[in-house]
Amino acid sequence: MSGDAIVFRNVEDFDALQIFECGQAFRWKRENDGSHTGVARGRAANISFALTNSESGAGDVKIRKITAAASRGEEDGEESNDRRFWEHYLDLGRDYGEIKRTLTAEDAVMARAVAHGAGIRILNQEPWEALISFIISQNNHIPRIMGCVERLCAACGARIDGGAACGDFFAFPRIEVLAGLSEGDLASCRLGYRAEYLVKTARKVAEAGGAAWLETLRGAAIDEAEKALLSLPGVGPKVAACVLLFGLGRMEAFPVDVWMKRAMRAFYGVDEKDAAARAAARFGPYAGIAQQYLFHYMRTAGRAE
DNA sequence: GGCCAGGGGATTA
DNA sequence: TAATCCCATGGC
Repeated sequence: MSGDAIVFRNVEDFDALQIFECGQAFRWKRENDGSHTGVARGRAANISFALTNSESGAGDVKIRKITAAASRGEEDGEESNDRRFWEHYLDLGRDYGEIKRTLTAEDAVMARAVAHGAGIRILNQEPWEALISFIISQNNHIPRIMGCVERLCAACGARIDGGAACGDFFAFPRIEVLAGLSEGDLASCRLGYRAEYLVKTARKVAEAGGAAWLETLRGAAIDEAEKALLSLPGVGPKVAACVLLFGLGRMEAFPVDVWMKRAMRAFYGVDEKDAAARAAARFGPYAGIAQQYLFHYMRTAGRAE
């Protein structure tokens, strides 16, 4: 295993548990030391956070790359490319402090939710991975979603050699690979009725232009992007919103699930059919981030932390 | 628009 | 152990 590490110093608003285990991404596993190991865009890594300023909550984020020495590229610039990749993936360029101040102004509920989930960040995941992951997530819960995604990657993804000490990791399966499969080929992944959605969606995305087509949705009008996603089998309003938020960087997207219906009713007295519209009106361009604070708060409030 | 299948593990009773 | 729930969608 390579010992190469990338460090980001004095990062604020960063809580590994809240970021990696809140249900926005499904490939990060907690280690005994509190760090997280996983794969993003074909890069296997271990990410840890060490507090350096207990007053501000700032600390150092350390990315330890997991790559067999033999397969490590040596080209110039790889280090800075990787650094840029992780900085973007972890959304370190965004000022969450400012967003929190905006969201909590004149909103006591949000103030409590933000205090509860002060270290939440939205990861910038690959659109394709987000699309497939959230199709799998439907009517499902996080531990099982993680198992499904892991089995899918092991069955259909490219092997990443982690070296003898780490074993192997797998990249997320490519669009063309899933598009070439039949539903039965995914039986070992135990996806249930979702297997059919995966294969059909993969074929449709491949025909539309693959990853490049998904990327075009980044800059499209939000309702156009949503409409395009809704045309894919297994994608409804909830999954589409998750892909927009977690895969396409659209912070205004507000996924409404069982928990968010409960939260909007309990906290704001809003009927579930009005949840999305009310959230858009109330939280505007940061509705998606507000959703994460509310989601985390609804699921953990009352429990000791 | 309301109802229900579909798969299966986790959680709760 | 049994019942219920789960970051929903599609089809009738």
